[in-house]
Amino acid sequence: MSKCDDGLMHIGKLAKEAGTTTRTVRYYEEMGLIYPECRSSGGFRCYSHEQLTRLRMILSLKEMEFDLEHIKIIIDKREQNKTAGELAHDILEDLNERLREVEEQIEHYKHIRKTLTQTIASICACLPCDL
Amino acid sequence: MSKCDDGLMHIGKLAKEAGTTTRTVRYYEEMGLIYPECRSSGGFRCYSHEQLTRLRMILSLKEMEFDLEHIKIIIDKREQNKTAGELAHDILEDLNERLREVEEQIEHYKHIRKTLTQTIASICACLPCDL
DNA sequence: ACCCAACTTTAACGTAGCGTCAAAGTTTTT
DNA sequence: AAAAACTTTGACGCTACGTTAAAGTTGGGT
Repeated sequence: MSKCDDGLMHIGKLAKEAGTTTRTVRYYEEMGLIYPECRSSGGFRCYSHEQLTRLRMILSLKEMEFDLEHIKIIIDKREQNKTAGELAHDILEDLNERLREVEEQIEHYKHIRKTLTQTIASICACLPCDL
Repeated sequence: MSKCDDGLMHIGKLAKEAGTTTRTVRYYEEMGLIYPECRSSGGFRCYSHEQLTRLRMILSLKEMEFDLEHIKIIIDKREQNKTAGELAHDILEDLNERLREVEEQIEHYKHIRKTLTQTIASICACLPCDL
């Protein structure tokens, strides 16, 4: 029988279940994104399934490349007294803004691609034979 | 008559001409990318037009988002004993590799865009009315 | 010759998001 | 009880500079 029973898990299991590392979980805690439900008598962090769900949400947002500060703002909204409609509306705004940023990134890299292909072309043009 | 004559310039002018900052120039020196031709009696860095050209090259490569370590490798090749053909060939390889990376970035952000639009769509679908 | 503004010097901390030790303690397995 | 496996806090490392800070230099005007 573990000291961390009742479906509670230590940080290693939590991280593995969510597909990340213990270092990341601790860093998120440092940033105020997630906390253990309790500590074992020896000081180990114990997490419930709720925290796992929360961690997975954070990681989903990170896949969309929100920065942690922004992720904190977004998930904090869930804890605030809002109606489902308000919440959905707020989050839609965040997602749409991020969408615009991502589209800018795409354009940005397309611009770089253009510069690169032009540079490559002009160097090729200077080459005497076709090496 | 300045102590830094003969078309030599101090770091501020160099940076401004190249469209960057003195901090950046000093950092590049720290990284081994560029050095002043000499120092004034008081210790000021003095640069010639050659260095300006070199700095502009570095900045061009940075626009293509090569990292500094890679830029160092590329511009160091120019100082090595290579024929023009070899040099062009080598640089073309670097540019092509970077081009592939940039195309990966484009795909990467397109993937994120897809995730975002899908998430947005599914949230919209859950909304009762059209707020 | 002296002053002052504008410039430069080195040094050092701060940024984001962890990775990667290290040394010491805890939990679990044998 | 010993050993293996896990966890703890703490701290430095990474990229490419931005941003002070304190002190020295330069160049021009008077």
